[in-house]
Amino acid sequence: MRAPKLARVIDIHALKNACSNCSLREVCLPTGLSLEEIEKLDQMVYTRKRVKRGDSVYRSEEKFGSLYAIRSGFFKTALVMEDGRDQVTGFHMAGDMLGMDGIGSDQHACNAVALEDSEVCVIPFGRLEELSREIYVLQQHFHKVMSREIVREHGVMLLLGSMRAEERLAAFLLNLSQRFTSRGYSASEFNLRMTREEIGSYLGLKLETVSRTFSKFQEDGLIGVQQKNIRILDSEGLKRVLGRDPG
Amino acid sequence: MRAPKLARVIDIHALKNACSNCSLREVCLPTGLSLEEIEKLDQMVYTRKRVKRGDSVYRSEEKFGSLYAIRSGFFKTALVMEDGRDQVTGFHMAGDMLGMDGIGSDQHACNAVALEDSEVCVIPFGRLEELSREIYVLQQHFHKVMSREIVREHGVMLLLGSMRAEERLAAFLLNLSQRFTSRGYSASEFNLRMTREEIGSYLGLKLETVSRTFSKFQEDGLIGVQQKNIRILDSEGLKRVLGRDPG
DNA sequence: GAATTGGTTTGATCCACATCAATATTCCCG
DNA sequence: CGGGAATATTGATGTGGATCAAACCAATTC
Repeated sequence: MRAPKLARVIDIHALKNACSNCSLREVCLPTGLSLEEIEKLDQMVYTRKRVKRGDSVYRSEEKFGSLYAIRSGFFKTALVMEDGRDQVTGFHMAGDMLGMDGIGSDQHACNAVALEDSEVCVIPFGRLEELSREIYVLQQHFHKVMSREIVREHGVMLLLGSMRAEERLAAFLLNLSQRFTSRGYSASEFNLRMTREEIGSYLGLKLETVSRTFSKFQEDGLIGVQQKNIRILDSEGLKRVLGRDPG
Repeated sequence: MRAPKLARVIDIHALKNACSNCSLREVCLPTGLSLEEIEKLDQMVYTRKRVKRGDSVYRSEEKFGSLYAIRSGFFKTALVMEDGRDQVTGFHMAGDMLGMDGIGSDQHACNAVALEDSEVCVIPFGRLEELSREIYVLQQHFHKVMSREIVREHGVMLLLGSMRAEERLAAFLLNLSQRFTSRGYSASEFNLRMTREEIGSYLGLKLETVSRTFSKFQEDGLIGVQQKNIRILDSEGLKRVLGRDPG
């Protein structure tokens, strides 16, 4: 009596909603969970949300309640100063986690905006805390995810504080390429989802400088650029740009 | 038979080691713990470590094992690039937590160097995870601490990416002042523990620019500077520097 | 208290990137 | 499919902060 019913429930989940059936499981969840534990997770993530290009998952100062695992699409997170200047703090793709900035003060500290039509899994934070008290590997995984975000930001600080324009852009391209690769996409060709201005904001440069530096890299045979389409022709060359002195 | 013995044990702890007896309890631990729970914490933090000025609590690439709560003193955390350039990623004082960068990859991602003779409480991370599975408010508190670190770094990214030199330094001074205040020290007068070069590294400026900008603020009557001694004379003025346009 | 060392201040000059401006390309939406 | 708004590229010029250089100051040490 019970078994088939349970099976049925899992099936429905599997079709539309389940972590157990998600291709991103390795990116976004710990490995080595038991079946029983994965079922618990499926119950934790009970909502998906579509976010249209230009819309936000959350906005600064909004009450914090959930984290968001990106299921598909592409996002930027950004701070806005009173005077309107804004600073892009990160670009985020499938498998990344959004919203951890909100935990500390119970309200979000930045805007998370979709740069293309996207989909996120809503993870009520209370449930996550609850489950991570029960499932050790989940707790561990979550702590690692937060820690990696801290380390990522360290890297951005290094970039903003100590690198020149060409180094920043080279680091940016190599980072993007690496992240696409680890998600099974081409390392050498991809489409940028963000504008030159957004790249500039992230890298602490003006959009003109971003554009010029792209052109320079193209002249030097390091990349091919065609608006948003980027081909990496010489990734070793890009690595050499990074961390070599001015000359 | 048991009670006095226990009392004795706690006493010894209380004298030299215990969270239960620590003046920083509100900064570094959650409030609202039961006596029993605080005792558990006392057992978690079973080592203190003195760190002499110039020494490190941990270094980049070192195996991660513990977090460190600063009991007294002052630290910087910094990344070093292969070519020697380095980037200070933060300044840390009593009550702050060090080492969270190490969780994600099981090895530390920066150096944590004492800028004056200091003392830290060593928190074995495994024990912390264990306890935070048992004590809900501890779990919650720890997550908030990590999240706040993320938000702090967002702020630094904003500073490095979108502010001019004067704004950066004003933001830096106001932030320091605010943190001293919240620890019961004077908001208007304090001694810098770091050199101009370290401030510059943190703010993405050269030491000469830091020095010049201090002098400029002094001329403008905003602050008094005498080497490492800073007096804030017009904090409203400093706030006005922050976020006003170039002119 | 002279000498050494590490840090700070200040001045003169330079340059990487910003700013201003004009044109070109692509994206949409009716 | 056409016209208008975003977005990108490229050029000319300006400037904030870097760089180079020289005192200056404070704290040790002998």
